[in-house]
Amino acid sequence: MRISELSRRSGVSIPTIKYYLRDGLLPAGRPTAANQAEYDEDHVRRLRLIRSLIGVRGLSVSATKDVLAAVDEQQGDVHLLLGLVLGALPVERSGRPPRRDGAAEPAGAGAAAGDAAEDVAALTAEMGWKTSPNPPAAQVVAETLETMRALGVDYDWRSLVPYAELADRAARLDLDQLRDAGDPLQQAERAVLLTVLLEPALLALRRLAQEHHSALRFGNG
Amino acid sequence: MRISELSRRSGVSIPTIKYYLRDGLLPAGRPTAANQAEYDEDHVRRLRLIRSLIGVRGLSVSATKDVLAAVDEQQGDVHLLLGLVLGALPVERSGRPPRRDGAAEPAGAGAAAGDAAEDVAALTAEMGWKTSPNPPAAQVVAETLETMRALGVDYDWRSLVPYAELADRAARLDLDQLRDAGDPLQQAERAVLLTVLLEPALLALRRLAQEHHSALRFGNG
DNA sequence: CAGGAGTGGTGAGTGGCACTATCCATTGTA
DNA sequence: TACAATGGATAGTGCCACTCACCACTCCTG
Repeated sequence: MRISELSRRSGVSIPTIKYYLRDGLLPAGRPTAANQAEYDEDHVRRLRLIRSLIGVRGLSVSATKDVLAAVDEQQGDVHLLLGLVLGALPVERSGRPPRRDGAAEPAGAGAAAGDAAEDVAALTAEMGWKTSPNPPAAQVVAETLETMRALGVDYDWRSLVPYAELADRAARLDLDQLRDAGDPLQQAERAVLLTVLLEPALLALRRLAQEHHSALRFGNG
Repeated sequence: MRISELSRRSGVSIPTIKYYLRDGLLPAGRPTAANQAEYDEDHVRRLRLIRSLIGVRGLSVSATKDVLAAVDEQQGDVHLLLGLVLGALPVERSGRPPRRDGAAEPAGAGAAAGDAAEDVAALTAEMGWKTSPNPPAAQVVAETLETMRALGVDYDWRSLVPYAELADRAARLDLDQLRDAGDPLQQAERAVLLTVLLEPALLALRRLAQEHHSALRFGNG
């Protein structure tokens, strides 16, 4: 098929497809002439996957590119694939520059960062989690603890243990679903979907539950 | 204090503080002259809260403004506050324009959207969750289900029940921590922190657990 | 086999966002 | 009284995810 059919089938506009091609998100079609190329079903699948990662999950184009590269390169080894995918993901949203001016962090953030990192180490030890040396995710947790404390909330790693247990169960659920899949490429895609695409849905479920329990406890009408 | 001390105490540059003042994120100081105003501790606290929501959680400035407005207006009623806060939150990241061109959604998304919405209704019924009529969070779940199916993963609401149970427990943990707080303003702030700021940390915990369990199951070195 | 629609490739343009820089008259301060 | 600092305002910056315009070419219909 050619680009207009690819656009129709995927719901992505032609200029956007061209943009993804240019940026290396989508592999080029098989050229049939100087200005003609042939696309196939794989391109449609890939394009839908791209739109899901960017549109539903909100990944940046460059993070999406990294994730897709991991899918392509590590279709066989799920563990390696997940490592690459988790490494490619931004921790909050697309890379935010830490600080350009010389202003100090909220009074002693350096020391607090060290403390928080130790807290996270204690938490992962408590959970028995073995991870790569310095995962970005650990830094997110540390930063959150730090922020909580800077804002006057008395919070340490022990407060997070119950959440960590829930996270542990969620992760096991995730991996349980990676068993039955077809070819390696499809399994790799499924791994990405289950770990990456599910994230907003999980937060949304928590919000629904919060609304429900908040009504139970504090509701007055 | 004046703006330079506010900047030093909060770690936010003076131009940025001015920008927040202009945008209504930060209330104006008490004016003492035509070009002089007095800021206090509340401004420092508010500024740190703003930086946490924008910098750690990644909220947009306008979403942050809405959340802060909810905090200010509904300090007394936690349930009402949470409702406003959850309503003000973006579902994935800052508001993304749905679609500008006339291209169709990936073939039959309209019907799929209806199906997915019914799925979410079934899920919330199963969980016994009572929520407001059409919460944005429910739409996120529906959209995720829809996307999964469009990508060929066999996924329905039953697959989400175990996750919903985890979310239910997480929400109860959240609300348990809203008991002991000082004045209403501090309690409102804590509610925001526990629900909003914790989100990236919870996802990060899941990623750490995923890495651990992935190594257990698929690791080979 | 003419001619218009469609194609790929590329460079430049758009709009939104979160700041950031510059200016100004005025004011506190040494 | 010199001089840095202040508040307020306008304009500019950098980034990002597209989107537009143009071009030489090719396909396809009549």
